[in-house]
Amino acid sequence: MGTNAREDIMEAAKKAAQAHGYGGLSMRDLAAEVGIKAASLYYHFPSKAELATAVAKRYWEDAAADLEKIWDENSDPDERLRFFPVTFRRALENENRMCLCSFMGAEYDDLPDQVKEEVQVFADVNVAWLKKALLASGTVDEETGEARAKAVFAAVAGAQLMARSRADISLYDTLIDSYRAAGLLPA
Amino acid sequence: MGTNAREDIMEAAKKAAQAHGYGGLSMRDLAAEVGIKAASLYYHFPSKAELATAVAKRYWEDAAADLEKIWDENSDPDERLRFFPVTFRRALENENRMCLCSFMGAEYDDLPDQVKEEVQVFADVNVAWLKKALLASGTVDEETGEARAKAVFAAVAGAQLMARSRADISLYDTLIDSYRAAGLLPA
DNA sequence: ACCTGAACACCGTTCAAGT
DNA sequence: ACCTGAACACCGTTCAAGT
Repeated sequence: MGTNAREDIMEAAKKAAQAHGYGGLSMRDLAAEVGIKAASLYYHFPSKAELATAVAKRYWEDAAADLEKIWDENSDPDERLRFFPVTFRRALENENRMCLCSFMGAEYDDLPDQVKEEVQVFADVNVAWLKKALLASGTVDEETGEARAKAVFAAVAGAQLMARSRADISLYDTLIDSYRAAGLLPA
Repeated sequence: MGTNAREDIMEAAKKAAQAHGYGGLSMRDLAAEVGIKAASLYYHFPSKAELATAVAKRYWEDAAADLEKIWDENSDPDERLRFFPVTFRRALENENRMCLCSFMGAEYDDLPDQVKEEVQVFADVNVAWLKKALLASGTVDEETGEARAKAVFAAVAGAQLMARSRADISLYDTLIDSYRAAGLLPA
């Protein structure tokens, strides 16, 4: 598609992994998508594991950048938190895809170690941002902030998973609203 | 292992699918686990799809029975709700496995239709029980009960997913505690 | 009734060979 | 520098054949 094969491969691999996971990511299909032969992929990436590592790494880097943007563009603490679920909604909007790292979290047993690490960093990045935002909003105190940040992350990931399993994005919205009504997130 | 091959196959398939998903369920490995050849599996089940359908169906039937038991053995509404996360904890206790239907929910795009249906019934059964329990406990009113039941289900599934992705069962407990502290579940 | 070996079209991966 | 065809050991599945 683009002019940079390595870039095209990573982009196509990201989309495929968000729909089919690491195990379901087919090197042959991926190559066809990019317009080269499967063997050619191995010129750009030494293995499927290395490709997935690069993709997962950039996935959390992009997520970190998005979160920074939300932070900088909003000064009201509750407003920042209101935007968090939007980033997870975007995957569903994109042909019912899901978070790469949630899918790969499920595939834990079959994941190469380096991929596992990048997947965990994604969660770390999100939890750190949430903790910062929750503390700033006064939703939690210093002592419970970490646990609450993890809880919000897990709950939002769970909402995305459930909505995907029904291909129903309105269910995602219902779930997030219900989290707010229950007090997990500021209303 | 047992005396009933069909039973052994379903049990082994359930455990494998809880660890590797539908896509990661290998008919050859499964056959080896049961002590027969891969081709022999097709005497008992016409296809991988049919096997997975049977497994997923019994999975929600067993879950429904477990939930009924919790209901009958406890009369205090909050006490019943306190037991709900225990059923999802059990999978993690069992060698860091996860809910068959959460894993298959992620695999939505690659799931045969019949399997998809059974996966959805699992969620339906859990949500129906939760709604009943939440209404009985007075946590919610008739109007918000359905959404709240779905929210609890999604959040607990998300907690299990996050804990699995770190192979850390204490993280699961932390998350459930935090849900309670936030007000999603009765403390 | 229950199981099997051999075959089919797939898969990720390797590698020597092409331009 | 970038790509490829052919081969390897895998996979789910089929089927004719065994007991």
